[in-house]
Amino acid sequence: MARATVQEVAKTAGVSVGTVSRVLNGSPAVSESSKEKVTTAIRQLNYRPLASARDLRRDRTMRILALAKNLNSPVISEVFRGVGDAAALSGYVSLIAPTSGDLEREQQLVDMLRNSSVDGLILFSPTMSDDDVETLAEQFSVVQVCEIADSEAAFGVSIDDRQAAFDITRHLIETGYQRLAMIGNRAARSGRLREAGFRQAAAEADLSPDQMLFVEGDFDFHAGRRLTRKLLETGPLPDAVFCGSDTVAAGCVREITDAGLRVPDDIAVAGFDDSVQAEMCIPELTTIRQPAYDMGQVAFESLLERMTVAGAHRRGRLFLPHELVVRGSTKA
Amino acid sequence: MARATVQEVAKTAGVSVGTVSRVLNGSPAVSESSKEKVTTAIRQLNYRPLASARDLRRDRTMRILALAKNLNSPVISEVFRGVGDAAALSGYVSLIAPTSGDLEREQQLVDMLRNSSVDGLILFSPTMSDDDVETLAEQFSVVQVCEIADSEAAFGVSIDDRQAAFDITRHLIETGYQRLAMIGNRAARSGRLREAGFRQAAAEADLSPDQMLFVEGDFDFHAGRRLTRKLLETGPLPDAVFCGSDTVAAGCVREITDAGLRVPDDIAVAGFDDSVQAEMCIPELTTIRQPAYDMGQVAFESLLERMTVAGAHRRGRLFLPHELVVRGSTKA
DNA sequence: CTGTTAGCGCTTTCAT
DNA sequence: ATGAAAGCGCTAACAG
Repeated sequence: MARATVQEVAKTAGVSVGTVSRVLNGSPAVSESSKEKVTTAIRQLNYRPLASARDLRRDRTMRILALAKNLNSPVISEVFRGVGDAAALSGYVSLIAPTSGDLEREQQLVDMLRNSSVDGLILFSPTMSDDDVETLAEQFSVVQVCEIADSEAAFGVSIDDRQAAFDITRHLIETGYQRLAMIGNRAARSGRLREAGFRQAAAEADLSPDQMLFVEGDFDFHAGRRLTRKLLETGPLPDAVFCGSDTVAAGCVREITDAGLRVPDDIAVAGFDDSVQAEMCIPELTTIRQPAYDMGQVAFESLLERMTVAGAHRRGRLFLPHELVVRGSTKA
Repeated sequence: MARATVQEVAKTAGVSVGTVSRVLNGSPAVSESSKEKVTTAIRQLNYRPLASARDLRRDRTMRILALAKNLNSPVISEVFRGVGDAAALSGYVSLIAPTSGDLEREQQLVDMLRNSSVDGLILFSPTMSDDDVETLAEQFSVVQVCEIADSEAAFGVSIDDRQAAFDITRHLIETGYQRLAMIGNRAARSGRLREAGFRQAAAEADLSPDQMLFVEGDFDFHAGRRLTRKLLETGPLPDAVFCGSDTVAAGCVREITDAGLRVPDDIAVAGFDDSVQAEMCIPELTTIRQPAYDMGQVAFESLLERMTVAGAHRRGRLFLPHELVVRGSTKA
């Protein structure tokens, strides 16, 4: 059975295509009897309006695209859950696509916005340049989330990473730790901001350079182990390590423990994100809670404004509050 | 600047729309000079073919949709990475959408297949009934992955969950464990199969019912802790616990450790999936490796066949090999 | 309230 | 090799 069209539904129902279309779109200007006939015909023919034809006429799709490098991070999946729920409330479908950090793949996906496969785009840490993002955001509806451009190339929603890192470092210092280390990630914008916050807190506490170690690499468990090993081997030993993510912190705790040292008695460890990893560690991690789900919701709502309000500003940023969560991986 | 159309490109290039279209689609029947003029005009006008118009004419989209309940599992994100890479190789874009276990949301997304927003669908544990999947698969290109219907409602790619659970349980028994417990999840099809494999291995080893405890619940860390606590409180104590996922096993190890018992000396623990969780545990988990990435690739290739080959069979299943990985959470 | 019709932007015959 | 024109399925403007 080939797919039915409005024409066939109209014929079956004994009305015109206009009436069918009106029923389809919930127009009030249809008699009860017509509506019923059309509804019956639709069911009978198992009819669905063809998306491409409808999109072509309406000049919108009611779909948005959310891009990220990968999906295996708790923060990303939670952000996108927020995006999806908010989108659904407004009748939009949100589609997700990982780029694998491949610029070509990213371009292909961004082209879905350019060719109107989707009405809007949410960008989580794009590979493309700020300039490209800016050009895109001038012409289309784009919102960045979590990893947002310093330059305000587009509209962005995030926590204040620098401040959050400052807060948790400050907490470590106030707790009495004096030889701090950080495991960071300069490849990510948020990573650089967290480093800045860490350094600022250390500087304000007048820590000398050798009281402030810094190593950096990827943000996964194995990198966390490797970088911690480097830290332990290099000496002098820090008494507290601030890690740029909970996953890295998990690797850090593991490596310290394996080296026969105790957390937090010999070395304290702090994470970032408050993902489930933080609770899986022994001891559980002191960390920064990111309101990931909320950020997703807010990101969609910002995008919606840009998609529907003519004069909506294309640039700017919105910071959501973060929260210090103190657990057993640092002393009280 | 409003978006350009083929018409405008044609006018700018001084050729007909037919020629523009031919250039766009790489038709060989275009002179070099025309091609150059068109290419120049396209760049000048920053032209992109409108997806909906193109899809309408071509009657295909070169996009597929991959559905899952959520994205926060290592297996799912790895499967979808495989899908995405394989799709890209064939010129398809793969879009991902979580349903949050909401049937209505799932219907809306499945409608993207019915209304030709996408050419094919990959289903990971749908909420809808086997009958609905079957009806869908008869009419459209659908492939299930990981959670596949016993009834062969559609074409499915997975490991043999029953066999894998049998293998790891058998390993525990051969290692010398005699009082087994399993933490399962009857809500998932794979969970029920793993339970069956566990019971079969236990039965073949003539374990008595009280040597074979079983509890079940969700497949997350906290559920793992809670169910393990139940196991420990209920007694008699098992000497080995097989968990239906690494995440649950992590919770299990944690709870056992917190109770002052040692893994594996007092109680051994085995997981399932060989996700990064397995390596994050102390001790690291004995588990079953699922070739998640490969399953994703194969799932896409199966889907591609169904989308492009007229007589492709709509039903059946394909099992990929699993592998027992022995680590410190069980004795050698 | 309903039917008729133009046309969204594109691809693809069919001529030439 | 190229242009002209039909038409994919739908919505919305217009006429009645």
